[in-house]
Amino acid sequence: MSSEPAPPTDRTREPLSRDRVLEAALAMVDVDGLDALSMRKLGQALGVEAMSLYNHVDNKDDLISGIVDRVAAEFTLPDPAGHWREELGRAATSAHESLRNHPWAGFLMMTPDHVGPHRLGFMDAILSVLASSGASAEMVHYAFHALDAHIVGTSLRDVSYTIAPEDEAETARAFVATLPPGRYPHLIAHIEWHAVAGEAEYTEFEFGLKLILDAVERDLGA
Amino acid sequence: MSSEPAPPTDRTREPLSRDRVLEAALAMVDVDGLDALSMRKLGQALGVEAMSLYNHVDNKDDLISGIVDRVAAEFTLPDPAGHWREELGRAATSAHESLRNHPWAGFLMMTPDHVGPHRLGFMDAILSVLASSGASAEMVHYAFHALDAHIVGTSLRDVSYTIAPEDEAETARAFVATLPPGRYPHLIAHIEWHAVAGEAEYTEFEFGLKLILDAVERDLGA
DNA sequence: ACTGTATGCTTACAACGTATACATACGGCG
DNA sequence: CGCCGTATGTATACGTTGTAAGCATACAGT
Repeated sequence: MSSEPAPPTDRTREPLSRDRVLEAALAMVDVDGLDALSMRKLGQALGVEAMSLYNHVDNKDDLISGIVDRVAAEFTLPDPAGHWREELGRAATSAHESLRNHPWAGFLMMTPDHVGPHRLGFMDAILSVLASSGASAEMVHYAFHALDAHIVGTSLRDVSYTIAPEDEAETARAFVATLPPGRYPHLIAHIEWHAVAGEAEYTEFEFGLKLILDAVERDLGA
Repeated sequence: MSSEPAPPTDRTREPLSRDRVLEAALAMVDVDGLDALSMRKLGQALGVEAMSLYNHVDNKDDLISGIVDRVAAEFTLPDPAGHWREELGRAATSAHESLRNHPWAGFLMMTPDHVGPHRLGFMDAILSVLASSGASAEMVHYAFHALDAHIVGTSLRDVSYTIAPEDEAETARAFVATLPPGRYPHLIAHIEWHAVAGEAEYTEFEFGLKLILDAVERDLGA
């Protein structure tokens, strides 16, 4: 009656599964970047030949869709019972943080090729809370798009340009040194601001988020 | 004394040059997308072997940097003599339009690997006009980042999800049909809104742009 | 006229995604 | 118990990619 799957002859390794493949792929990409993900290397990491992966994944694109949606699954959903503004802020911030933790993911989320169920669920939840705020249908629409673009856009920027805080001053100086002197004075001033004002009151993400949520709030009276 | 370059034996084809290579690459990418760009195909388009391109371009990455900066060169710079708000709006809108015309470019602009002189010049000009508005240094900083993320973020979204207006209703219906019924009610409502409200008063881009410029304007009194 | 330098071509290699064909080992059936 | 279809993993192979190395040619400056 042992109705369990029964390990396929215990002496051999545990079998592959879509989950195991995605997990390994995610780990690989988080460590070495998206370009380092190849079917052969992934197979190697799992102790298996590359072609074996195709038993659990349609192709590389499907694999990528899988790991992208795993990141989307991390996003904390807004609680429909809570206050709309708090909940939207929490959800957006959580998504932003996840995208910072998986620097490769934002890129893929920008394309319509990799929308999975978790991603759709997140969108739906955001829209739901926005609608429950009492704002006009127009405002719900625009705020949704603004939020979405802001989350992904800012995350991509952050991920690309963020460096370890202790290296910030030095890296900035090094970059400025590569520029033709005197040609981009305002840009250089901006970079130096970054180096100096290391600890800012708001992050750039919070600034934009506040703009959007304020706009929604102003709309409530209308 | 004919100090001109003198066509290198007229009977042979005109020689390659970095400009010609970049031009051909840009055309190729605009038509067939970034993935269709390969050194061999590009050589073929120029009537030349792939390896010949390396005489004018360091490697594929350098080639890509080159075409990205060509797009950045299209951005209309804000006029420091004009009114800051008009000029920023014009410049941002121009950049947004260029990125829509070259759907592949936004992606590349998100990474720090492909910043060329025109891109830097655009950034510098934006900062210059922002500073001239009289806003506080903090506001200049935040508004700059918000603008940058908004331009690129929104363009990427637009490029990925925009479809020919006449197909919009149909495409939307087709997409909705692929979703498990009843699971994403708000998302479906949102998509239907898109199909119905084809011609909106503002674009999503203009909505976000206004939010940012309004914030700058409010800061002027402070 | 001679010579270095710039340009282009040929060949070659390693890595990639994946189609195809095969081997094995399982669960359900008689 | 034995058979067999299905699920899983492997081996081999093809076409495409970026680009390193070596060679040919044709120019510009002496």
